[in-house]
Amino acid sequence: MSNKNVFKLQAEVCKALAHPLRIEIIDLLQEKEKCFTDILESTGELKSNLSQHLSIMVKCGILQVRKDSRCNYYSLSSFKVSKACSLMREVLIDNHNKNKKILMPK
Amino acid sequence: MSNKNVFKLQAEVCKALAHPLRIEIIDLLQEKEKCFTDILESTGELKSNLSQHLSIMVKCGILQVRKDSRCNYYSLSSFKVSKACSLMREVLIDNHNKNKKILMPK
DNA sequence: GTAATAGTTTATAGATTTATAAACTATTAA
DNA sequence: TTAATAGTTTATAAATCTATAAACTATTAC
Repeated sequence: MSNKNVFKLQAEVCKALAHPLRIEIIDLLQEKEKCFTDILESTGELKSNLSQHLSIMVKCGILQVRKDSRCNYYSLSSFKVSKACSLMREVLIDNHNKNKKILMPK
Repeated sequence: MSNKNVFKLQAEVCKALAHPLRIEIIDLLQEKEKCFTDILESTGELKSNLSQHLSIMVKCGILQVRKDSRCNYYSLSSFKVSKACSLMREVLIDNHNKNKKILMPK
């Protein structure tokens, strides 16, 4: 596979993380799987909107679904996803601190 | 800061990674800073397009610029950015292998 | 001063993403 | 069988993103 193709696929994984609700969902699923209705209640979204966002995340492979007859359970497909997210949160916090230092030195 | 606000800021960092060219740029800057013209040559983009993408990355804090009189040098603001990227590349590869296994078991 | 180099900025058309609403499907419970 | 629960799918308008082109700015070299 060419480099350009790898970059494209990798960008697609990033894109699946590039939305506040989707970050929130990853945060919610940190510890253990949760069913659709629980996620719906935690996030306070419209069910159709939530369903679409979950489907984006499943399609790109960062979430997994387990369906039983009464509920759909969503979980992170890998701890790496949540690790990558934490790193990006750290980048965010580092930048915030850096800016604070520039704006109010000492 | 509320959780929802953190999620939003974090999604903005992810969004800055969510483009093939921007992933390629991060890849290029892995080892050391590079000047605009070098990045232009490596990527083969239009200069106006490249300039816009670099500006997005600087604005959200994942890249830094150092300007001398003849050239603008871009570098990663933190190793964490590149680490997050590697993790996402791993997620991608893991998924790819998982799918292969499903399509052609054993 | 003039031309060349090294970019940035602005405008814009087309593509993609997003939120909402409405319709739909599948299972469970009465 | 009917109603309720648990979602998914589809349509669509608005917002955002992207690539390109053209104009612009700043520095260097002659």
